[in-house]
Amino acid sequence: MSIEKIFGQVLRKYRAMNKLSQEKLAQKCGLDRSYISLLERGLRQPSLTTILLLSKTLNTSAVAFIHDVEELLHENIEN
Amino acid sequence: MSIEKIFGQVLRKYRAMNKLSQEKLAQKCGLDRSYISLLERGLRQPSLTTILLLSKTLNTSAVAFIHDVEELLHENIEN
DNA sequence: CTTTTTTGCGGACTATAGTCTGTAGAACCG
DNA sequence: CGGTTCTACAGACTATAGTCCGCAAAAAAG
Repeated sequence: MSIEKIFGQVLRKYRAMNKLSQEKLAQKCGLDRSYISLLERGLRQPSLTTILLLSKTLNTSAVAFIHDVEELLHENIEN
Repeated sequence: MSIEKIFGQVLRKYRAMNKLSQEKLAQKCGLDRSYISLLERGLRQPSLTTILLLSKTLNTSAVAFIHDVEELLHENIEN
């Protein structure tokens, strides 16, 4: 599983925990709705500021976010 | 202080801990030396895969890396 | 001081992050 | 069933991540 897809899964999880639609999340953090969709489907990877922005908007820390990403990454043998 | 500058400081810190020159780090992780320089000076921000790549090459985790970034970020009041 | 290593910085370039607009279909609700 | 909300997806676009080359200056070493 690629880094992009893993990040997408984690993003989708946190968005669900906040009970937000892609649209709502987009307007809450100032990103584009279609871009959120691309991220969740693993077709784009975020920059550092986007990671910080999303984690803050989803009421968590970037550390928690990245922790989940690394965890899934290590489960899937490949780095 | 901007996110870019903060990341640059953290990168430089971990590179120093590993006693690597920008050149050595660049060839070790497959990035360009001038790009490492741009990152450390806060003139570029990395993508998620670059963060994972750099932290792995510098014998740490992305979580530790991001933890340091968020810590410095919160010290400087602004988000 | 001289040599060597390291870093800053320039310009030009390619790849990709992120935007904008719109449409079709899936999923939920009356 | 019809209306509403949500998501996938497409194309075209702008901004920026990341590369490549080379050179000058700073810093470290001898």
